[in-house]
Amino acid sequence: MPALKIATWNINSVRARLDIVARLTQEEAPDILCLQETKVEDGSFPFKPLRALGYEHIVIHGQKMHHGVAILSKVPLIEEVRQNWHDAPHARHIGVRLPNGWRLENVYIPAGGDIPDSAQNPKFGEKLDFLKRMTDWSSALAEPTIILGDFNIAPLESDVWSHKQLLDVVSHTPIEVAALEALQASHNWVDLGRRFIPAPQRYYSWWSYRAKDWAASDRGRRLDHVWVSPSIAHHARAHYVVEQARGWDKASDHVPLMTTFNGP
DNA sequence: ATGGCTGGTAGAACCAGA
Repeated sequence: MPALKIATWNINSVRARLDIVARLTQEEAPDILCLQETKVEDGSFPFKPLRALGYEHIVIHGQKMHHGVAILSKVPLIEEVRQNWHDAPHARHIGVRLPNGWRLENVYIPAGGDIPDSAQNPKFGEKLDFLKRMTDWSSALAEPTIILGDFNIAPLESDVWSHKQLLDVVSHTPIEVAALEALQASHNWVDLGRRFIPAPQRYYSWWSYRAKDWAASDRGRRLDHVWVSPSIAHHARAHYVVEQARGWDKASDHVPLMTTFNGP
């Protein structure tokens, strides 16, 4: 199998981002593009303009208004699976098998609301419950797998612009980091982001819309991740952040992560 | 100065994101 270039990107509405999705595919030419927060129910998904970009194989798991994930691919996608790790029926996962036999799992973990306390903020508990169910699922995995997406947790000190100021901010609290570490340990997942851009190097994938100048203030967080099974980690050839996409017209608040694999 | 914005949907002095 030839090299495979895979992008992951939380695009904050697929219909609002068709122009910059086209731009990414022109500039980076991923073979596979995994999207999160498509914010569209399946019957209204914009298949036509995305197929026109060369992505003939598309699988989606969407719902009205919120969440939603999709995989756009130039190579065939087989054995589509939709998991739900949330209490409510949320469209936050879609997985497929790639032609080389690997699984590819595209996930959008809940943000978790504002207050990092399950008693005051049910969304925080739902996020932790989601991670627990994912961990149970992950513990039973036996196949070579790529798992990626918006995990909504920045685990390392160098994954955020200020470790001290974000310790009690949802996405960087110790309890979430511990839950993410348990998930990672359940399959010995290899964090490709930090294999290619080792800590303590700066590595962000998200910047708030509310900053006056996102690049000047640079208050970023690494919320998006690409993990792989240990057995296939040696196939990863490159991984980088398309940071300039945060400055494109009508940008998402997340930027794409690109990972290239050699064939097995 | 971590909400200062943004998108979807309703038709809001809305909700959600993180």
